[in-house]
Amino acid sequence: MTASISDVATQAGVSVATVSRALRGLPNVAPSTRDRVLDAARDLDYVADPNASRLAAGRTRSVGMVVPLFTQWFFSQCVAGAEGVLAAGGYETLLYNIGSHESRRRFLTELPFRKRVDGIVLVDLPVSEAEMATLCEAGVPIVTIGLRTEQAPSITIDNYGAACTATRHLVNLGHERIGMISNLPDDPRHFHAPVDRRRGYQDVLAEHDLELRPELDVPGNFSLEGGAEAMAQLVAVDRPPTAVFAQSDEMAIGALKTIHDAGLRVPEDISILGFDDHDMAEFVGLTTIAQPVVQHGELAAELLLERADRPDAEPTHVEAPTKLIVRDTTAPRHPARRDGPHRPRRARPLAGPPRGLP
Amino acid sequence: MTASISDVATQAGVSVATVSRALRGLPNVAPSTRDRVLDAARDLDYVADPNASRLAAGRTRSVGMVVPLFTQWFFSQCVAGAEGVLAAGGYETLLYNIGSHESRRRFLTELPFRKRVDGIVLVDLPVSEAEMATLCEAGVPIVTIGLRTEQAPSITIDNYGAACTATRHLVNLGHERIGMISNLPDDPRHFHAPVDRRRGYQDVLAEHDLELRPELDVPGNFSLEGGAEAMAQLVAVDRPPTAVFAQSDEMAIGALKTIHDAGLRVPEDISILGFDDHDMAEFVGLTTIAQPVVQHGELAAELLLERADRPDAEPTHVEAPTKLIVRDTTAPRHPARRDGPHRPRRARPLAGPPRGLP
DNA sequence: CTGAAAGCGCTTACAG
DNA sequence: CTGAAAGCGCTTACAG
Repeated sequence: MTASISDVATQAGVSVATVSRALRGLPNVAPSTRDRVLDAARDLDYVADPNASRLAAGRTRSVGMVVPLFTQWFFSQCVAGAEGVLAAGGYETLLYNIGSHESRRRFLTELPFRKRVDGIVLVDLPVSEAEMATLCEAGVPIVTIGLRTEQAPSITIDNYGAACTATRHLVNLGHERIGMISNLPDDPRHFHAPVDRRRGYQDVLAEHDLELRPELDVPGNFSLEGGAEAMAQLVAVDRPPTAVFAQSDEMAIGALKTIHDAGLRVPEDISILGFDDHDMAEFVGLTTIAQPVVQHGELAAELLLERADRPDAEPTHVEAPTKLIVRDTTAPRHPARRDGPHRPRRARPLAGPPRGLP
Repeated sequence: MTASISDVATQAGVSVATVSRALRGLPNVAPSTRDRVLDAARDLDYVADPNASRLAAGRTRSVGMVVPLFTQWFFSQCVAGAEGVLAAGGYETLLYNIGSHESRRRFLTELPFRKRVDGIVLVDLPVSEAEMATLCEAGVPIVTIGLRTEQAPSITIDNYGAACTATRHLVNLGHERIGMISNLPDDPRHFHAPVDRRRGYQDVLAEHDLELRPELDVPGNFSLEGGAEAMAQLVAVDRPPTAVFAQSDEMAIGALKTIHDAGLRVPEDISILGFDDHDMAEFVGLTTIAQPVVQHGELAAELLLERADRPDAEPTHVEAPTKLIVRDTTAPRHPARRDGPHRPRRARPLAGPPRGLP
């Protein structure tokens, strides 16, 4: 069988206590003793059983990443960022994928992370005050991404401000009929981001005395398919929008497909603006609001590790920056009719123009 | 403090052994006793400490997913697939992200998963025979994705055959100068997929007496950026290719950007064919070889769970299917000059054609 | 069907 | 600097 601590102790001629101390690099071990222990451990190919260590020490040296939808770009980036700093700090990363309504409910009631991890980071998990209180009662340090509460450190962005910036960009290009693709209205989960972004969008329209038309605010479910379907609705509307602010790049890219399928052109006929700066955004020329997602994850992990040391400190809240990145999917309305200094950029076509048959 | 098993035992008026049995649903517990235990556990909000359970039982009920690059689409899909069936089977999912050379080395020498998980799945981890042997010696059941060995069950695809299909598609469209975008030639890791795909590509060219030009086989590093750079090389070559087979969709999409930036059109000037059927592929109209990546992960998890029961059974090897999906980025060479029944499809442009200034 | 007890493999005061 | 011993919170023969 695999060697245990007492095998190492025997071989090194010391007690298990000394082995434990030597192997963990604790002070108060004579250098010569330490060497002997290290040798023995190497000889026997020994590794400590983490479960025994955890049981005895009361710490697990692992943290849980709680994400609603693991396959989405945003979440995988967050997790990757966190995993990096956690691994560097000697922590394992556990995955709690709670996409389904059922798994979310079970997570919230059974609190499966109790006694199992030293901390959790909630990535864009929409929880009510009451639910957050329950989670906190589990006694496990928490950090949230995309949600700010009194109870735990958090990393957020200024969704309202970013949405204002996005919408203003479109308004400044001369657009007056501006649509939005957002979340499902009846989503039982209450994400904050879509709500705040909607407010920004609406406020900027109001600010410019632009008509607020409910039929231009359509749900896209934050997916490629959802974005495509949402755009189909927008295109079919009476007096359709000349610009659309999609609340995620994935929805924006879905929308681009619909626009093309409908025989329309971006940005000549319609401008599209996304959110996130997805890896793909640059490659499809998408104008978007960038946010440093990997860094969200890194920061969350750092805050969590920090919190392990000072659990009673005032929660730190950090607001990460966002930035408008103008690429090729937004342009002035009716660019061909303008003759000002501004020349429209053209979105990068995947293919050239159709050519007449010879 | 949080309740332990003896608290529950006291409250229910039974021994801890009985609590343990009742809570785990073991037989040989009187229904009335079980009820009393369940009540007590609920009252006390009790959950078993997994570390204690693991130490006593010798099983961890968790498995490790070992991936080279967590943020890449392929791997996140695999992990998501596996996580789903593992969670359903009562297993936790641990992440081993070993992208860097250093972390890979440490993984292979320290075998950090020992005593920590009941099994690991190696996702596209290129390991030598010797390394695989080392891993097996750790005594932890293994399943591999994308690599077939004698030692462990595996899930692979027919990379050679798929590459033949891809290349033949281009040949059949009349292309004679066909490029390839693949892995870095000096990558110290020896992935099998790029090698097998290259063979398929080369064999089909040879089969059709098409010239094999080394300068048309360029490295793309399986990333968007790499694909873009590779395409830049191909475009600059003397007698450039009229079609390119990129070994991943991400590289293909990177290539599309370069083509556009160079003022060329897809598929009129050049055809592009990818590999994977990335979520985005449909949305950029990319012709590609599809493989069921999420299912790879699911299958791997199933094989692993199975193997836990029958560790000495002959390893099962499954070859997952692949399928050519023709979309808009491939077309006959010089389509305008043909007048057969085949009308070229046009790649979906993100924007319409440039129009002359008014 | 149930309990007493050993044991899983560590860590950590405590004493020296 | 080192060791003996208790203890972490479970599970599992074994006995009844």
